[in-house]
Amino acid sequence: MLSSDIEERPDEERPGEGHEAPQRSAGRYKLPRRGGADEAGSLHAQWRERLKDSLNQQQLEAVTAPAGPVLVLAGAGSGKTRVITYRVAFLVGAMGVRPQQILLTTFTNKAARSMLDRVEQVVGDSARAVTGGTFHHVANLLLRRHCELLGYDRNFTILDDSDSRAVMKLSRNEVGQVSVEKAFPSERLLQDIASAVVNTHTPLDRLLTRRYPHLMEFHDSIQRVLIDYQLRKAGANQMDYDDLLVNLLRLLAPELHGASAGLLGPEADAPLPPGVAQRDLDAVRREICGRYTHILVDEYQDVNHVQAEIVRRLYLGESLSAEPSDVGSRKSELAGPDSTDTADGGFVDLDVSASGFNTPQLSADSDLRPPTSDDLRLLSTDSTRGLFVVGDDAQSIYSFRGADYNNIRSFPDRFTDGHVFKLEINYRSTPQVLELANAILQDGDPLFRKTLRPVKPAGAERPLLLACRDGGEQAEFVAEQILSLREDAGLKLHEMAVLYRAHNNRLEVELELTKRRIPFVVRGGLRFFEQAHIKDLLSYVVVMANSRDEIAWQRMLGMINRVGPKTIADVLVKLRGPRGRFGRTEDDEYGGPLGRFTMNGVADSARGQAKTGLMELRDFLRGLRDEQLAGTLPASDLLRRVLTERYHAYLEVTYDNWRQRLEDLEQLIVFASRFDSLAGFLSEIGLSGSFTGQEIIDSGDVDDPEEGAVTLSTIHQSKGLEWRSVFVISVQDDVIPHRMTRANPEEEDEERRLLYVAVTRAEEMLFMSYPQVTETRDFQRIINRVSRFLHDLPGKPYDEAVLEWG
DNA sequence: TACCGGGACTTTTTT
DNA sequence: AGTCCCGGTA
Repeated sequence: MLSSDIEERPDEERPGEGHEAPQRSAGRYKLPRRGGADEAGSLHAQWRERLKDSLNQQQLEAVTAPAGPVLVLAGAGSGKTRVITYRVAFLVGAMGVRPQQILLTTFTNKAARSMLDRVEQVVGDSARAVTGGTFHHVANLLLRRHCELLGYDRNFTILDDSDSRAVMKLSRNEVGQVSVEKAFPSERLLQDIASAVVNTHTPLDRLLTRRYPHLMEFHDSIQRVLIDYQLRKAGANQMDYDDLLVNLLRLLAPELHGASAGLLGPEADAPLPPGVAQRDLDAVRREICGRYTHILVDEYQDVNHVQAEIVRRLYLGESLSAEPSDVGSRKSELAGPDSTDTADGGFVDLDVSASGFNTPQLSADSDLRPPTSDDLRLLSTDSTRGLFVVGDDAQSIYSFRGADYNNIRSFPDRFTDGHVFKLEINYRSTPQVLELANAILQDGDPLFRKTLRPVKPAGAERPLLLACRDGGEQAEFVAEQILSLREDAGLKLHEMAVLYRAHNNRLEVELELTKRRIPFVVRGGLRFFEQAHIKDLLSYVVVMANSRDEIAWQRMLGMINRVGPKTIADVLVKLRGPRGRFGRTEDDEYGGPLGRFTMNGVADSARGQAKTGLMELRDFLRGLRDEQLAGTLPASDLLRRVLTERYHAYLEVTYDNWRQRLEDLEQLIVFASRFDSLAGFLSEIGLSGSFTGQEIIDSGDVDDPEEGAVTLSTIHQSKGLEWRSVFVISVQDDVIPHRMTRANPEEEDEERRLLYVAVTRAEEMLFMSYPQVTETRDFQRIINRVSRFLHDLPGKPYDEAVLEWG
């Protein structure tokens, strides 16, 4: 069996090692280049031989590339997943890398899971020790261990989009009294700004000038709001999605002290907690980098600045020196346009020895184990490190959240000792589909042009563009066509998908499918965990887990009759520790906000009905807390108690569709029962990419037996997926490219790539359609034109038709 | 004074 | 489905 081979394989036989030691010099890591030919007889060669059956030549070269930096430019449908999967298998099987040394980041958790399942089939059970998931997942994992060094409690809560908007609202109100009357940016916009500052590593003034010039007059107030937002989250022991990334980077980059990476000025960046020294951070950094010696990144074109820097630090981490601690503040001040590119940024050699390697104790419930003696040996004797990134700049579609395709473009310059491989053979689609896809790119920015070469035989038809009368007719067409594909062409429902630019494009199709009883699953839209009743129930549990979470308190208190914003504010003030903000739990003699609330003097200070309600809540929480302190109550039991003893009654009187919602809550409890720690459950929820309760329960492994269901998805969500037959609906101007991008050519070109992504999802059949007329809310009729991306494509690589019923 | 219910408006894409 | 604003009510 192969996996036992690996375990027993002595290190000195690892190919390419021992003959010629890798060389380090300032900032460069050189590795002797190895081909496959002179390796006859080695494990490496055996694996090459073995992989030949499963991979084409290009793929094989990429998979069996030497360690060090590797970039695989993989066109749509060219076997990217395959390559990354086999690379993991190859690292473990042929290069003797221990699975726990491998870190695999993918765009969704589902992708990571399915890749690792496949690796497991090739390599054996040991593959389970690979750490895999989204950047946010990995960050969460590492921060649960180490966040105390950054001033957080381990039970920090993760703010989802709506939570962080709620926090932003508080900050906005706090600061905004003066400016609110004017057209001061909404919470929503402020969120976007805060996120862009961090993810593109751009100082506020520069960001405003470039992207929101009309907001320049509010610069100072915005800055104050953002600083308040930053401090408020930290005070409440919360991290939003960006904080997860930035704080992970702080663990890896000793010179970045603040949670805003210095971008909002020293005010926003709390100093390290007392007692934490630079060398503690250094130790953690070395531990993390020592553990993960091989980093694999999927969809690299969609990483943002912070993620790219995380990747770089992980890969080079231990060869970066610990810079003197005062450098941080100096760097922060300098942080400007030019500091975004730190690729060559002055790191010097560090003596990589295991001596002085400080290993904090890790608990066993985590994926993270303390480095074993083997890990340490590897660190000292085996300096082979790997960075394997895979992506396609033609499919970069996430710049709105800070992704920057320049990261993939500049990879060869950043890592000059690396290798680049290109995969251009498309296995997915028919030549007709590819002809259209190529043409769409050909018409846009030359930098993104790609030519995919088909291997599939020609399909029966070219892609079809259908002009429908209106949205209703478009929906009818989709439904009818789905039925006829099922009956005449024998397609299963799960082999078809309907893709659209924005969620509201979906409604009519959804209606029509429902009417005809065609089963479908929706990806995207309202997230399961963001629905009111789910958040209501969770708020109790969040308060139990992190009683400093202001947002959860707000929500929980708000459910009490006759308690509104005013009463909530009063209570929250009383819950605060002596220092104004929600103090750290352990230095608070009252046991934090929860402790205060369960004592006399808080709940009973209100009057009237509010008082009664607050007292009831107090008694309930008292009981819950005592029980939780007595023995650890699993998350599911906790939820069950809240539901039966408290929330059920509220649910029934609040929502008319409470039956349905109750079912959701039951599902939630089932889901919760899979977790043994409350914190684990809550962070999974915060980070989950799953969208319906059912999907969460199934967690993707139950594929509907035969028929399945049609998939409805945004184009963004469809990335990386494929179907035999694909419908792209509402392909009119102002939808794709979206109206919002009209002013900005770069954004518009991203829309083009979005259409490219949509088209390349199709294996055999592609139907595009648009309504010729749409109605606005105020009954104005809009005449639509087909998307300019399709309008005058040279050679018209699709058939055009007007719908006729027959 | 604080809270509540009804009506208008919102949404580009996501971890 | 959620949020904001407004006028009515405890």
